[in-house]
Amino acid sequence: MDDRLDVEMLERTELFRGVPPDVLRDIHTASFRRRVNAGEALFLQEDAATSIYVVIAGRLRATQTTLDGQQVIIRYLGPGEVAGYAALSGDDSHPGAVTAIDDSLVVGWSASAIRDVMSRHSVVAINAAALIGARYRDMQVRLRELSTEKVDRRIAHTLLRLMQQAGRRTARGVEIAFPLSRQDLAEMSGTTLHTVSRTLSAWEERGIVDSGRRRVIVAKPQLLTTIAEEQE
Amino acid sequence: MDDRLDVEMLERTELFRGVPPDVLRDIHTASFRRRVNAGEALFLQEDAATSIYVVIAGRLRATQTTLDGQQVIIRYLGPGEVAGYAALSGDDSHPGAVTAIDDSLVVGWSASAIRDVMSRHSVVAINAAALIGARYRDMQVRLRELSTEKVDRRIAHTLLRLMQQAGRRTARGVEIAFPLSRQDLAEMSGTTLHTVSRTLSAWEERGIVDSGRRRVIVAKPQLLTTIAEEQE
DNA sequence: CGGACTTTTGAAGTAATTCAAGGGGAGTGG
DNA sequence: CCACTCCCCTTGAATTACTTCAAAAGTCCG
Repeated sequence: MDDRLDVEMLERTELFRGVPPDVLRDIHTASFRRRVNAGEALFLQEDAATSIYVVIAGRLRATQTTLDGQQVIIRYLGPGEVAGYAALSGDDSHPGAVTAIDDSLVVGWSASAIRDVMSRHSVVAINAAALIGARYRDMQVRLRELSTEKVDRRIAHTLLRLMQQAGRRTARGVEIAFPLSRQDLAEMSGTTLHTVSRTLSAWEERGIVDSGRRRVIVAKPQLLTTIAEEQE
Repeated sequence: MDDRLDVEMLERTELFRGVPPDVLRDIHTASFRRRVNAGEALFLQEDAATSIYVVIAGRLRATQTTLDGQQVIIRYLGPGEVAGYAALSGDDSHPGAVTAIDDSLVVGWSASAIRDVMSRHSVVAINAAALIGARYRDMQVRLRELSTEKVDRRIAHTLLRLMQQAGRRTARGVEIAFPLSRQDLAEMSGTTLHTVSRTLSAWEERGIVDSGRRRVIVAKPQLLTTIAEEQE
């Protein structure tokens, strides 16, 4: 609708940061908009990577699912972030699925269009490398946590990461700004919802968190950090 | 020494694939060579990401270490591959260490030099995005395995990956082409050397593998695949 | 107010770690 | 060439952290 608004928005995304406005307008011309309702998939695992998207509004999450249906949450995506990086890095299919958890609006480009943009404007390609690099780094850290830490530390780390990414200060502490079930936390921490539930209950008693149905508030971030960091 | 040789070599690396020869010569001019002996570190975790390297010969490995000294092996690097991607993606420090496991030869560039190359030649930036993307994808898979699979399947997957990456056909089966201890396998599979030892012993009895001191030969890759894939 | 999710908590079970000890191979130095 | 030493590997036994199984209690929404 309001194209100027979209161009201004693009300017602030991780992929198009530092791109001159006139170029940005060209880039915007080649884009298409897409609305994704909560619960709807932007694309599925193994889908052909025909497009790449930038989130304008809303929230989505990237997951990987095993043959027998077990899921792992790779990450949550908010405004300004890229979904479907496979089209950026030249892979032909998406390694995971991306699903909206709130009603969302995304801007997309065909793989060939974005590849064209990248080769004509190296800033974009450099941004792409930077953004995938940041995710790769995150994954390395998570892999190390998963390999070496016990569950409660892993859950603590998961919560701390979520706080950083989507924390909202409230009177009772820092609230994770989107619905987050025990199951979700389990799929991010490599455990079961039961263990998450027990762990949160224990923390609740110590006043560290304040949680309910699909809702988590971290009341004492400091203590959570202590748990995340403690030796053995 | 023989510069022509190096340029030809660069042509075949993941980072400089598709770059015109004359540009490649320029790129080569800005590079420096470095020899790394087995056991020596190319760089350490948290080191400033001042340089980026391309492996010419030898083998190295990338690790992440926790405060209390536990290690995770991120990946092994062979000829043509990039070490120290942080300088590519604009991070200021290396998230992990890279150490030579055989005497190795690498070619390096300063972070500013490679950034200059990337902005002047978008192919290189695009290659960088592709290469980091491939690693990110690998990590997603490993994360999922670590979260959802039991140890023996994880060890099987690790071996299969190593076979693909560094397998050498021999009379007795496919041999992993570099020294690989139980501890190494444990650090790649998220378990302990004891569990790896027990698991390999069991497989040895079934004739699936043939292993010894820092040496693994997969005699029956098919059976290993079955184990890696089996439900539950 | 019904019904579908989500969460909680106990109890049983188990996979894998930890602890512990010993064995074997490869290289080194006498 | 043999003995010594350092790694690396193996294997049993004990322990435990976590999962699985099971049931019940909340909580939200239409």
